Amino acid sequence: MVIVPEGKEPEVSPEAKEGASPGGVRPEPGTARPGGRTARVRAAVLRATGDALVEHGFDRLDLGEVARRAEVGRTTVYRRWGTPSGLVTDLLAEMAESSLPRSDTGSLENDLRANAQLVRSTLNDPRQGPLFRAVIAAAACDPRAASALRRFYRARIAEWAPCVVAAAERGEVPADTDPEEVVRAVSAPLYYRLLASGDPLDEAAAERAAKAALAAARAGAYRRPADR
Amino acid sequence: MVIVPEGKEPEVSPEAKEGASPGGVRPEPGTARPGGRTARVRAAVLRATGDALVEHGFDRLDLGEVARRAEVGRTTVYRRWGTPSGLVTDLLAEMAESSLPRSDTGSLENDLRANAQLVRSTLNDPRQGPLFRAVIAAAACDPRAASALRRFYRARIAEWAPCVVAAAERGEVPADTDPEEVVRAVSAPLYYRLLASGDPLDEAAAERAAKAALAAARAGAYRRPADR
DNA sequence: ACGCAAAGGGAACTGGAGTACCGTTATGGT
DNA sequence: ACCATAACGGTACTCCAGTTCCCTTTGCGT
Repeated sequence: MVIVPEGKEPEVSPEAKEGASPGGVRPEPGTARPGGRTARVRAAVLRATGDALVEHGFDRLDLGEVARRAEVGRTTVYRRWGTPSGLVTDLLAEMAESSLPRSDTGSLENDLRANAQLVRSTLNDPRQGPLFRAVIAAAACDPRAASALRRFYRARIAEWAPCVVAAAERGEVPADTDPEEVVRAVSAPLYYRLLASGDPLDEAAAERAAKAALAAARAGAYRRPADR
Repeated sequence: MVIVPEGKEPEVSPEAKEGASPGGVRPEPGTARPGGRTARVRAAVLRATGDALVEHGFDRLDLGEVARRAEVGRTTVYRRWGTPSGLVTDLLAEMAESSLPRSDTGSLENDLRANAQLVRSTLNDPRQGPLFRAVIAAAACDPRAASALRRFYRARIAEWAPCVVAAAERGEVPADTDPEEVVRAVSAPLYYRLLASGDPLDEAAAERAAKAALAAARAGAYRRPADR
């Protein structure tokens, strides 16, 4: 994952933690002055969060340790992020910014294979693998993290969907194929292995995932419903 | 999930938390006298664990609360299970016992559709859905929970694999098709929706999953490699 | 039945997670 | 350049999760 060093990305979640404080809609800290120090603190904290997630996993994520690693006041971390889920949610918002460029080989089969191998090598990466596991664990616990994760994958999928659109134009798959569904179909079995079955994520598994998605797409399994 | 009321299933994990206690290999509590009270306590605690997971999710699982709900001493829960992950690991061991009967309609398409609908309705169930999310979160955090989850899915998949074997014998799919891979292919996109994409798990999604797995299987995407 | 030891449970203790308070720094608008 | 205040950060406090200690209950072998 690419850490954006500065940048003024939108802050964590628009809706604050609901407070019955009358009339006062306390704006999330970090929104009014997102520049300079605030941005530096955020970058350091998110980097430390990633490191801690990789080392201990989501359930052992300790805000105090994050503060120490980020060389930032403990109070700051509690105030701005509050909980482990809060940290992960913000980390996911940042991760959604970075996007890996898709390949474009001119054949759907090769594009899907490239995508499958990219997912595979990401999940096998000694840093990214544990990080993704942790992030998914967080999303399975906290609804805010879940919607942040959803946004992240939406961006990733949208990046690759054009491959399928082009393939449909070339006639490789039915014209009314849902492009995003095809891309998701490539990832799904690999994530299933990572999280549920525990089978190894080898190259053969990736090839299989791509091949299966392609075959199903050709057979029309991902055609859009007749749209009422 | 069916709660087995008594029964002498093997206890949590064989290897204890490594202790440097010289010579003394402390056997896990609950192994020497698995009957009577011990079993009752376990049943009550696991039921309470499930309830708590459904209500708050894995990250808010509190051992003290579990003890209270199970009407069991707090000390007991800490001694026998120690951590949230420990509880979930044992819960998964119990869940692996219960198995839902597969259908057998005589056509692979209908069998896979039945399986997909079963998975869908399980994940949509107001109790099972949150429970599965929580259990997967735990498995993404703790290696012991992960291997317990793997065992759970291995049992589930093995239950349904015969459908594919029979279909191969009938010639519906290539003879060297890996039956378990086909069954996993049905589940994978549904779990992907639950955890990553967040798209609704409706009947159309289940039908699509079954249809895609069938098409890919027919096309030979799940054939076993030539076996060296 | 009997008794030993395994498992459970009550109560007191403690370290650290999370919070409150308030002084300090430095951002962003004028 | 100036300053109102957003955001940071140190310190002290609180409270409860997790542990320890020890007594009670009860499973299970004989």
